Amino acid sequence: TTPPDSSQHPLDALSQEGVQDKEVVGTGGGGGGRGNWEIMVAGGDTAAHHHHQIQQRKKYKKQQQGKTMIINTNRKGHIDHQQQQHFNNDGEMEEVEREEEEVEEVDDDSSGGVCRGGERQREHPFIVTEPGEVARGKKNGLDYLFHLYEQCREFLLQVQSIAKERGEKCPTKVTNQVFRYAKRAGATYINKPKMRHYVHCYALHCLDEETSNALRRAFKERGENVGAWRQACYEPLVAIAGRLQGWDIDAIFNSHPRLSIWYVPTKLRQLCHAQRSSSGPSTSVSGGARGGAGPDHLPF
Amino acid sequence: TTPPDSSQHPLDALSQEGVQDKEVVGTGGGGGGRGNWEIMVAGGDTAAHHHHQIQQRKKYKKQQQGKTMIINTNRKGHIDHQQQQHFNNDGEMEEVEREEEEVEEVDDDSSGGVCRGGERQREHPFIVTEPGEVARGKKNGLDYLFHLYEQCREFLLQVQSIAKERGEKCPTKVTNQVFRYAKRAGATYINKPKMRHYVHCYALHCLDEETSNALRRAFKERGENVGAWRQACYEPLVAIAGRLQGWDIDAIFNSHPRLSIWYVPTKLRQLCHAQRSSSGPSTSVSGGARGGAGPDHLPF
DNA sequence: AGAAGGACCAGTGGTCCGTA
DNA sequence: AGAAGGACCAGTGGTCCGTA
Repeated sequence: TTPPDSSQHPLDALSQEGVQDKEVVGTGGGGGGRGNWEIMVAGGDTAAHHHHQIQQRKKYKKQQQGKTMIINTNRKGHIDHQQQQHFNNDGEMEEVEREEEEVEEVDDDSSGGVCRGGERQREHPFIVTEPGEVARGKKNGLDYLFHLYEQCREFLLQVQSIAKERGEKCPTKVTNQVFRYAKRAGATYINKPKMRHYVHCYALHCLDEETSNALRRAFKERGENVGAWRQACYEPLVAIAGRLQGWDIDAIFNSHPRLSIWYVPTKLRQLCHAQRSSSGPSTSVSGGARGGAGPDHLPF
Repeated sequence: TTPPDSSQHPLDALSQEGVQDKEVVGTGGGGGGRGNWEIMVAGGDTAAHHHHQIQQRKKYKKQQQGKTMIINTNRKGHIDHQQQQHFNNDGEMEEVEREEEEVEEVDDDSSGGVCRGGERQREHPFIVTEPGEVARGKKNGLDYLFHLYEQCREFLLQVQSIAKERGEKCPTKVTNQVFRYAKRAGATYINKPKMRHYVHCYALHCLDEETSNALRRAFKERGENVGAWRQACYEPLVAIAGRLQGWDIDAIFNSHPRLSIWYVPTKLRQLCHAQRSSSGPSTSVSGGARGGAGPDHLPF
């Protein structure tokens, strides 16, 4: 809604990336900010925050790593056409005008900030924390992890309202478009692989917070790492799906308003399928006391 | 559900196409057949039908414009990599085993049959017919067109039931996967560009058959061609969307069980958006006597 | 070793345009 | 000219694997 401001964009050779995007952050409040996580999240290099600093646009597709040599060094040896394009018109560094409009930056603070003048740091790794516990040291806790899912939801809501305004297709899920939007809005700590990686953990948190909390406490106490906790989240979820919907995990996701915007992870789907098969076709899938399947009203 | 039977597949150099597919036609009846269209559809080269003849698998990707030369003779001069692969192992014509299972062929007859020993013919073009009228000559009528949409729906239902059986992602729309499945089932006369082209005509037929029928009669009488009729289908649809849902065409599509499986055509969406904008934001979009927007119960 | 995320890739939605 | 559909292409879902 505000006009584009290309002065904010570093004119590196890769800034053409994103030209095809058209989304804008609406000025609407409430969405996208980190909320109080700027304080809660531990381990941030708080000395180095840059308000309204547009996120670094590095190569996003195509590696072009200066690593070694001639022609290229991509992970799989690609030639980068975009860059070639840039240097074609000898020297004239054709200033590509960005089509996107200015994005209202989230209040970017603390954890995962930008090293002064350097590359953006990776986010600190997660550790298993109890509910309410703030991670100390260069770590992030699980409340923060779940908070990221809420943020994504807010970004989706913004993308949806913009799409409706413009009469365009309206995503119902957290898609690539939403991740791109989040990044443009300055939430550079949100990315697709991370969010997809922990979806089922968030699902358990949504569907049965008691069980989720108990699991966190148990795994923290045992000193397990995040990977182990993550693995352990599958089982109670499968049990819930079996109990409530005859192992129809899609029905479970769709029945919950905060979960329905996330794609069901492949592995979770497979586990539910395997469990349904192995527990005999009559248990709940289309028979039994409660019948399982069907669009029943779940407690959400 | 039946085992693969590669003996049915002509071992031409192109039969590898589709190896990555995994869907199968369930033996379930009711789906996919042409129904009585084998009789109703006019213009078929009925002399030349081949039951259980697998559709021709030609190259599907890569242009490789041969404009000029040597190397090959495909329609667009492609170099067919699959073909290369086939002749690599000098002579041994490596019999590529198909991963797909046998597909229960639709009863393929009449219109758009196969010229004896030649290329598959294009379908006959549509002409504007009244409801119940059968096109004569090498033409197809509009009842047949709408019948194709019903067939696609049946193919989708089959794909869905297979996906559920296997615990895989289950499409809610007529996707590429469904078109591929239809083709493999022998419904070679179904293809994506055609179905997408006439979706809004089918939508009008679903949503207001009276209006749709009247339009067909009027355009037939005036001797208009299919293109003109197709264009004319937009307007009454937009009117319906405005009246019932404040120009929210997605809501309209989703509210109808046979329509909800089709993507809203871009142009229709744009027309609805334009209409909403130009008719003043207060007319029905969020005010007025009936309020328009919202998940109200439509008559479907 | 454990974890974060850039980059890749097969298959998608959408439709153009060479074809009949 | 009017129409059918093979083929293309930008951007997707999904996740691997080089990186820190």
